[in-house]
Amino acid sequence: MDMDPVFRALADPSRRALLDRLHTENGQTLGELCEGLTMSRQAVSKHLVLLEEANLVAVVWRGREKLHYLNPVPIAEIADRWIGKFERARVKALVDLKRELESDDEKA
Amino acid sequence: MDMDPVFRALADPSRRALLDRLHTENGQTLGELCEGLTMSRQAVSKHLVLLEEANLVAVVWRGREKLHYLNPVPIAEIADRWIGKFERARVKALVDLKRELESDDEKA
DNA sequence: GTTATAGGCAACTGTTTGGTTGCATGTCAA
DNA sequence: TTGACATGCAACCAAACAGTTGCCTATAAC
Repeated sequence: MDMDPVFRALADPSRRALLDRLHTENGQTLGELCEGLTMSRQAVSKHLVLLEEANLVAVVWRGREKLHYLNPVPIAEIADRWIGKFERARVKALVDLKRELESDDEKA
Repeated sequence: MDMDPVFRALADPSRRALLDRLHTENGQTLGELCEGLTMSRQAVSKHLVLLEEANLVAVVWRGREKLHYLNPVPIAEIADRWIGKFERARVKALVDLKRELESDDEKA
């Protein structure tokens, strides 16, 4: 699985807001997702396309309505496979930095 | 804490690669981080600035050398405060989608 | 059938971004 | 002190991006 589209999709605040909206109420139509937003329907639609391509949103057509469903799996995979690696390094990094600063002090 | 700079910094593959390099070996200089890369030193330097601004990298000057240290804390915070929310919704979302698809079948 | 509704497609625009190059500055070493 | 080394600053460029507008298609409702 390529995580790059996921990272890129998550980089935009508008798209994260859309995920938040779906998190609050799943299965909304494009029109519903546009309500209360300042940008045009087209802008929202484009954002949703990127979210779909990142597999963060799944769609189901019902007649002329397109229902959008949050798919948290890619987010979970990022947490598992990518963030976990750095989380494990957390304490180590702080220790490294502390040691480096101390060796600086010795030189001063 | 504003997570937006973190998300934006993580959106670029080159910057994630730099974090990987620091994860492998912490406290590298700009010159060291440039080794083996195709892009110019300036390009790497700019990426590092963004990583610093996102607080993902901490720097320590030692003479004319700038040592770069990975700071995994913002990544951990994203995992805790943002991803956790969606992770909790994971099963719920799948159930929602399944129910919706089934109600579609009934209509067909 | 006609009309309103939900959404898609394509062209265009201003801004951001990732990258380059050239030059300037500060630090170590001979 | 002179030169080499490590980095920063500024201007510039092409491509990507977020957003708009106008028009087209398909479904639902009357």
